[in-house]
Amino acid sequence: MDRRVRRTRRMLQDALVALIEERGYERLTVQDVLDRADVGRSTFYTHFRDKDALFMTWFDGLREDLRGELDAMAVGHQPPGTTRPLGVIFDHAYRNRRVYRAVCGRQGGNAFTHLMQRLLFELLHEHLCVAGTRLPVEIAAEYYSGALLSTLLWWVRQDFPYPPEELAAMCQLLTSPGVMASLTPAPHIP
Amino acid sequence: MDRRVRRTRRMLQDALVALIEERGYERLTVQDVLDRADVGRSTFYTHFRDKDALFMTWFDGLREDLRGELDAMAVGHQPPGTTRPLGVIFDHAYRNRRVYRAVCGRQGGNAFTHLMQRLLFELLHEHLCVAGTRLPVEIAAEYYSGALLSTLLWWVRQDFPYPPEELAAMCQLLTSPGVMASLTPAPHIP
DNA sequence: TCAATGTTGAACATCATGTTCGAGTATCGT
DNA sequence: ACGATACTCGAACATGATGTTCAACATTGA
Repeated sequence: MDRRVRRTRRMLQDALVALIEERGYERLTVQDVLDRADVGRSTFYTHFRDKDALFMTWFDGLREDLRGELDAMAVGHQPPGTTRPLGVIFDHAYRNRRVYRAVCGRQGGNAFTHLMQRLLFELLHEHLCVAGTRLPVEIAAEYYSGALLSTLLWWVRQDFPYPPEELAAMCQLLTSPGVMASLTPAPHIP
Repeated sequence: MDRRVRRTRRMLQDALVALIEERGYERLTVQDVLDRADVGRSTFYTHFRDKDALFMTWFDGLREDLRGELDAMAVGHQPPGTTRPLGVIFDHAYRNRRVYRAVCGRQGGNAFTHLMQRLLFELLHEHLCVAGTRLPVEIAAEYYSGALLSTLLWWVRQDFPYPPEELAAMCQLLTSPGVMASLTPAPHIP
């Protein structure tokens, strides 16, 4: 890929995130991003359809980053009953505080929310598929991804009032009994 | 309150919901609502700041409706371990299918999502306060409201693939073990 | 009936979006 | 190092939504 293309996209993504932090996603015009990135208007539209499209490509980077950390952890077989996978997620958020604050905060708008929930959903879906549950995997994954997302957003918006491991432990406490219950091979739902 | 005011507001709310169903919340202009409601432009702005403000007042109606049903249920003391409070919520959504479809569906935009989560959060917060939990009530309420919202949205968007009682039962299965665990008076979180 | 209050529509300023195009400029393969 | 290629620029433009204003008109409630 052409160096100029890489450069342009990078500048636009950086400008976007910086501006989200300052002014919030919703109250942000394409022109603002252009000015900050010092990129021509027409150039923007040769790369992205709109603000949302730009944000998505940025999110792809975050997604890959997080996935990488999860995969890295997967090789070191974690003992069951540990908070590892959750820990990795909350850790990731904590280490990238600045960015998460910008993007999750009230400022962040809904762009992030949807993408993040989809990501969590996928992770959980895989995880639950191998486990197998008593009720439709879709539902369980939807349920837990919503729960995690919501907790994560709260945590970030409150400016990380607990250390990540502790948050992970709390979620674990709320989550695993339900998973256990839905795992036990028992009669169908009434 | 003046009859004309009531009439105007009502027409605007009705037009809004009808149009959400047809075109989706985001792709909807104030002018569209005006045309449908047959209300003058300047009139709109004497009542509402913008589209979101109009939507909020509509949501207030829905909220009161739901709250009413929950209160009505509360007097008939439900036996513990039943799906009642959840059942009422899913029932409410099912009976008002058309509206929920419009407002939760992909069409609905995020306006509904936030308001609904806040509502669920409040309900759960009250509920958990009397119960008392081992971990911060805020967190538990955030966690469960996210989980419920997510499940509800999924259910509506899939066009109600299960009967409401069944959905309630599934949520109950996923929820109550976690609540139980967080209720037992046990050592603090590590 | 009448004073108060609500509604109207058209005009207006403002602002963001997304497209176009010719001229300039950096990049990559050779 | 060179030239074809691909990228960038900026200014201009059409479009369309927003929110405000005002004077004339209509409905209400007492």
